[in-house]
Amino acid sequence: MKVNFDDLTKELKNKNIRLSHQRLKVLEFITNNRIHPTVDQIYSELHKDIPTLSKTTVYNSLNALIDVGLVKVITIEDNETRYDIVTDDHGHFKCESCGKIYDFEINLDSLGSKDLSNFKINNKDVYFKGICPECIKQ
Amino acid sequence: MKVNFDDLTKELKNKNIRLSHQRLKVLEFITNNRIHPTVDQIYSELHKDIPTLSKTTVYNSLNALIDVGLVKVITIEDNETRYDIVTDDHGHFKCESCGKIYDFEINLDSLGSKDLSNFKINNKDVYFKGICPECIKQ
DNA sequence: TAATTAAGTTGTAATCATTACAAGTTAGTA
DNA sequence: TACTAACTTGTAATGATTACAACTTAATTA
Repeated sequence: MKVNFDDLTKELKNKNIRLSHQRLKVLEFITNNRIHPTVDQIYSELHKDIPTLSKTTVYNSLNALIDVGLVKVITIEDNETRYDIVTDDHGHFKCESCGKIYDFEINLDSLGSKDLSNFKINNKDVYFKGICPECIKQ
Repeated sequence: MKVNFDDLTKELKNKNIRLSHQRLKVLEFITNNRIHPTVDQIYSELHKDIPTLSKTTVYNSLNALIDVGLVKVITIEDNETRYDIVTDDHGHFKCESCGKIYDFEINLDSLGSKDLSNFKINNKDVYFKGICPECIKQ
């Protein structure tokens, strides 16, 4: 899922979505901090730079970015919504000990099932859980 | 992930968990209605049989059943928690049009990544989204 | 069988994440 | 420069889940 900037601009026009200062900052944070942050993490960090920032704006910005396909939701855990920049295919591994989420390479194209031959698949998510090497050491 | 009843009984003893009437009813409902129900669906249906049932009990029962490994949470959507009986490996497909969740066969054992060679994997979830054949027809 | 005791159920209240809304602000466009 | 639609912000509302305390159930022991 690579981003094409022509398509993106068109998509933004189509949906009458502006890439405002706040939205760009949210996008920048998610892009530069590949930690699959929660809303609170994003808010806390950006609030330092933009003191007037409200949490509602973080929610709005994220939803706008999701609408245009730049960001996606990670629902690996049912009680904490996390966000990730849309990049090439990868799965998510959550360590049940330290809580950290790792990306791992996986070929989603090859992932299918005969049961879905008549289904239109728009999206594939792969979530693993377990213990990460750091936590195994201890 | 087949259920072994000896192990189950031992597990129940270990954790001091009783398979009470309400819990059995919740387990029975999830087993007999493979619709990946929400808490509200379970509550509404069982409430007809058990008028005194409270929603808290449904939550408690589900969490107890999750503890002993009979039930698992499906977090395919970030705003609706669903529950599924633990059976053989399968993925979940959610139709973005009608909202229905389908099971599909998938070999999770063969699903891995070189990036996870030093990780201990306890759990694998595969979530797809798209349009189901019923909705494509329309 | 009766008494004991720990686990389970229930209803209410509290909590927490997310959304709705209205007033003020910003930024494209004529 | 003025207009207009989109955006931001703070507060209030909503809704799902959990905490808690009183009561009930059921397994265990005498």
